[in-house]
Amino acid sequence: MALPNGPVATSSEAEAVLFDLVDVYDRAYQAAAAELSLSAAQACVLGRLDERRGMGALAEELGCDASNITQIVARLEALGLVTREPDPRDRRARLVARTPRGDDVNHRFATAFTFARTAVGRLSPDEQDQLTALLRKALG
Amino acid sequence: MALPNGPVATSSEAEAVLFDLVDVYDRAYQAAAAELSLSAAQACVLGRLDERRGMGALAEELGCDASNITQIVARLEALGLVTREPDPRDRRARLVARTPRGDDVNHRFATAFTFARTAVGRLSPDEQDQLTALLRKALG
DNA sequence: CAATAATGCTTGATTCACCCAAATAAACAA
DNA sequence: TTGTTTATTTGGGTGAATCAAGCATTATTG
Repeated sequence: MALPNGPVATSSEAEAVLFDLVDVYDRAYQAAAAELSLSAAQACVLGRLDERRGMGALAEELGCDASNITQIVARLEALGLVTREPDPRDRRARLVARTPRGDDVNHRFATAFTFARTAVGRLSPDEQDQLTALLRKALG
Repeated sequence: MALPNGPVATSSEAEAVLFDLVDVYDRAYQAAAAELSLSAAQACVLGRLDERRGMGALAEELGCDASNITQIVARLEALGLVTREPDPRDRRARLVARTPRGDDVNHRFATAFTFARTAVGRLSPDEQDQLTALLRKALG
C-alpha cells in the first residue's frame, strides 16, 4: 500500500493525527519489509509463525482467503524461509514453519521495523499508559 | 490490504494497541471503499480531488509513481467519477477533477468511513486533546 | 459399511496496485 | 535551433487479493 488510507475530510485534529499515525506506521512497515526484500504480506505471515501452524489457521487469523495464504507461503517457501510439511494427524493439512533462515529474517525484520517501538519510546511510562487507555477507549 | 501490518513481537501494551488501531483503521477504510465498489487506492485519490489538480501533484502527495496514478485515475475516469482535462497553461499536463457523480460517491465514502470519527467520538473533548498531544509527541 | 457431505488446501482465472524503464510530447534554456 | 528537463503515458513485470472449481482426505449418517 503505497497510497495512504485517507484522510477523508478530517473534521477534528484528533482524526487528522490518527490518520498520520496510520500512514506513517504502514509506510514504515512496508519499508522495513522491503529492506529484507519482502512484501508487507510476506513479512506479516512470517511473523505469525513463531509456532508451526496450518494454512487455514493463518488464513483465519489474517482474515483472508486460504488461496491467498497458499500463494504467499509458496513464495516464502521458494525463498527458503518457510517449510510446508504434511500434518501427520490429517493428511489434507499442511503445517507451515519457519526455517532457521526464516527465523533470522524475521528477527531482522522485527529489528528493522522500529516505528512502533520508537514512537512509544518517545513517551514516558505514564504517557504510554495514558495512550494505551485512550486508544483502548477509542477502539471501543 | 487484507493482511494486517504486524504485529511484530509487541514488547509493550502500547505497541500492541497501536497495531490494533492501525489494523482496524485500514480494514474499515477498505470496507467503506468496497461498499461503493471502490478500491482503497481509488477512494484515496478521489478524496484528494476537492480541487482539480495535475497527475504529478497527486503522485507526489501520495508518494507513489506517476504511472500508478495514471492507472488509478484511468479507472476512476472509466467509472465516470473523474475527468481528465488538458491544462490550458501546459499542454503536457492533465488536470483531474471530480465529476458530480464523483462528488457524490466521495461524499458517500466519507459518510461510510465512520471509523476515525466514531473512535474519536468515544473520547471526551479533553481526552481528544490528550490523545492528539500524545500521538503528536509519539510521532516525533 | 457405503454413500454423502464437509474440510484443507491448491489451481486457474481475473482484477488491481505498484514499480521500473522507455517513449512521447511539450515547455524551457543555452 | 539544439538540447534538456518536465508531465504523462505505455509496456512489462511482480505480487496481493478474491472467486470458482477441483482433489484428497476426513467425517457423517442412513
